[in-house]
Amino acid sequence: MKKPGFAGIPDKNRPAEFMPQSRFGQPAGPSKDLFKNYPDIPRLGERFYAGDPISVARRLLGQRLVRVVNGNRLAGIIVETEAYLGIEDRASHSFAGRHTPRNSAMYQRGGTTYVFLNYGIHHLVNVVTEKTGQPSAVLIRALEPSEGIDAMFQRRPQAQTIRDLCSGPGKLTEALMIDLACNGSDLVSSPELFIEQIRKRRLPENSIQTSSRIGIAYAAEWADKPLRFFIKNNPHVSRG
DNA sequence: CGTTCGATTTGCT
DNA sequence: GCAAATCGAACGC
Repeated sequence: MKKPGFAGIPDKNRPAEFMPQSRFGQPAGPSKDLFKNYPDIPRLGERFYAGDPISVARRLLGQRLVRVVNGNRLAGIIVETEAYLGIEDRASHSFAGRHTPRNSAMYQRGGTTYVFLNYGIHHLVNVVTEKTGQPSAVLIRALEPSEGIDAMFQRRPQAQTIRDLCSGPGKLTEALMIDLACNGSDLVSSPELFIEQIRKRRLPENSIQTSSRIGIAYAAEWADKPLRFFIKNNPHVSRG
């Protein structure tokens, strides 16, 4: 079976800018590993998503988000996340027990997908955590693109480099064609959207950086909590 | 039922 | 660096 080239360009002809990146931001160079088909890579399962949102947010870093459209894989390594804690968290859509049609997916079992439309323009994708009825989630904020790069550039014509493809929560949903149709789907069993466990151990503590969450200044004392997690020095983290 | 405003991105000043 | 885009949820009257 023939291996797809990186963005359709043979390794030897590829500009350095379009070389695949390692998880830690260094150029990885030509790598079969990145482009192999992974039929046997296990997904993260129910047990994983049942964890609390902070530990899920940390352990999601370095794993691979996969979207399948018409049998084609669009995928990237998760490099940035934010935890939204639940009814006590002023910045969470479930704050104060709000349970509306929009956020009802947050009340489903951990492993459910929660997608919503933000600013009337951008879809944002979350992973629901904990058990049914416990409305916590992890926002996926940035990916390091690894498969389906051609299609991602088509979806995001403004993008000049691979870095522009998925370095923000609205960008990555556009690149991966994630919209409200994915809301409420099950990451554990859906053939169209899931997360592959490509590393068994969580990233070492010293490669993860934290900060306050983005765009929630209104959330009073919750605005400053270190609930944003990202891979240190990774160029695909948002705001670049 | 009307108003306000957002878990953002982009393009222009 | 700043404001527009754009729509539906949330909330107040």
